[in-house]
Amino acid sequence: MSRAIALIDGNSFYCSCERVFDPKLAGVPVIVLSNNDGCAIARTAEAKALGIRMGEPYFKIRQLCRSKGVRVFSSNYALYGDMSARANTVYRQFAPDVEIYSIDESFLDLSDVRERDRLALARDLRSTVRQWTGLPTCVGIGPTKTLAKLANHIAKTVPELGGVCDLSNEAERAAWMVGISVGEVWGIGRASRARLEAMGVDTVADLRDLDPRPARASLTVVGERIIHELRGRACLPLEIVPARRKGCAVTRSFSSRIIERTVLEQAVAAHATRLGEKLRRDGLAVSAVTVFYHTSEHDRGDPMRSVSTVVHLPEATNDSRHLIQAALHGVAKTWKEQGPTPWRYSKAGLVTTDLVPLDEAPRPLFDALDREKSGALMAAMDACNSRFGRGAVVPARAGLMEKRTWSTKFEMRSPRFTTRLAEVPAVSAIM
DNA sequence: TCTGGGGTCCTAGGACCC
DNA sequence: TCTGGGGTCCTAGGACCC
Repeated sequence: MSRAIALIDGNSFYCSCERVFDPKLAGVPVIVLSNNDGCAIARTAEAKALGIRMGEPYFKIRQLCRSKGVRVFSSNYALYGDMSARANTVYRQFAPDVEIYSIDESFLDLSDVRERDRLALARDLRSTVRQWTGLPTCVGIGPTKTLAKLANHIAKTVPELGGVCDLSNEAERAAWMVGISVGEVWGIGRASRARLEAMGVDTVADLRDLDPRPARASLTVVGERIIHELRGRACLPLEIVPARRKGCAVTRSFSSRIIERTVLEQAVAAHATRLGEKLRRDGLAVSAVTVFYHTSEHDRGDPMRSVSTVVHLPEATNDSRHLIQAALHGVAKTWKEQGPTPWRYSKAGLVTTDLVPLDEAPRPLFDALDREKSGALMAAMDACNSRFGRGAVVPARAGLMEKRTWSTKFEMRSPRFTTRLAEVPAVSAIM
């Protein structure tokens, strides 16, 4: 049986999640904004038709949104994450081997399904997901991940296909490739596209016909793999068990510029607390943390400053208290007293790259941390926050949630319909 | 005329993705 | 006034080693 991979993804995923809980949003333009209500990061077809581009700053389109009746939402990751998990449980009923690629995309292994049955299965999958979760999706099928991605692109852009496209057949594949721009290929971004077009490579078919080995010179080994994948030779395996993550970052823009050291300290302490939560969830630990903070590139004319410093910990840890200490130390050794024209900082964050499983991390011979105590305390804190909501219990240095004046804005956020009991939608019926 | 040859590890920067 | 966050992978170049 030939290899077959399906890529299923949610259409305008974040917007669709909002629509599930408000039928009035059907047929009207909807957008969802990035953190801090900064940019448009999800748009329905109606919003795209109004010319709203991906990543467009909200302040530039606010008037347009108002005059055209665009419904605008802040990001609601609790909702989107939960809806994503629900969709994946449906996918698994159709194909047990699923790679969750992103919050709105999954690869499914359909190799055991006969070629002539694949389209029917894809249609069934789509309508089941729609019925059980309310989410609209598209499905692309191909012998490699890159071709499944391409098929998904076709399913999304050619309405007559009804949201599904199977590129298992080589001749059909070739016919489509002639008409699609090379920039649509997964892994070909702006820079590679420009380089390819300069070489006279304009369509997907042109790219497929390049000699893979020499193409390495301009596209690196990544490009070489893409060409093989377009020819139907798989280079990218399906990753059903997620690989261990290599880095972890918590970075946020402030809701407004900050000048005071104490505020910056509270922010990095809060980021450190969040970092600890993420690390503990995965059983990982770090022995060094990069602390950074900087002014904004958009504040032209203001004094600029960008700080980044590495703080080493005595031993690998995921205890929030140790991470907070490290973060504060990072500020202490880089802070410069403010003068008459102060630096107005716009963003701060913590980045780590040397993740190790806590139970594999080496211990110091002397003065080792008491991991039992630390683990019990952190587990108790995590349990409280999981039961009563994030921020129910926080280290004092991180500040109470409602007192964090610097923290990210979400002024148009919908309720957490599916993950907070107090926010479950109420339904009334008239008999 | 004429540089030694490999290795590894680390970092910075670029590119790409969602 | 107002411009996101979090990942991965690859390459080049320097430091260092034998």
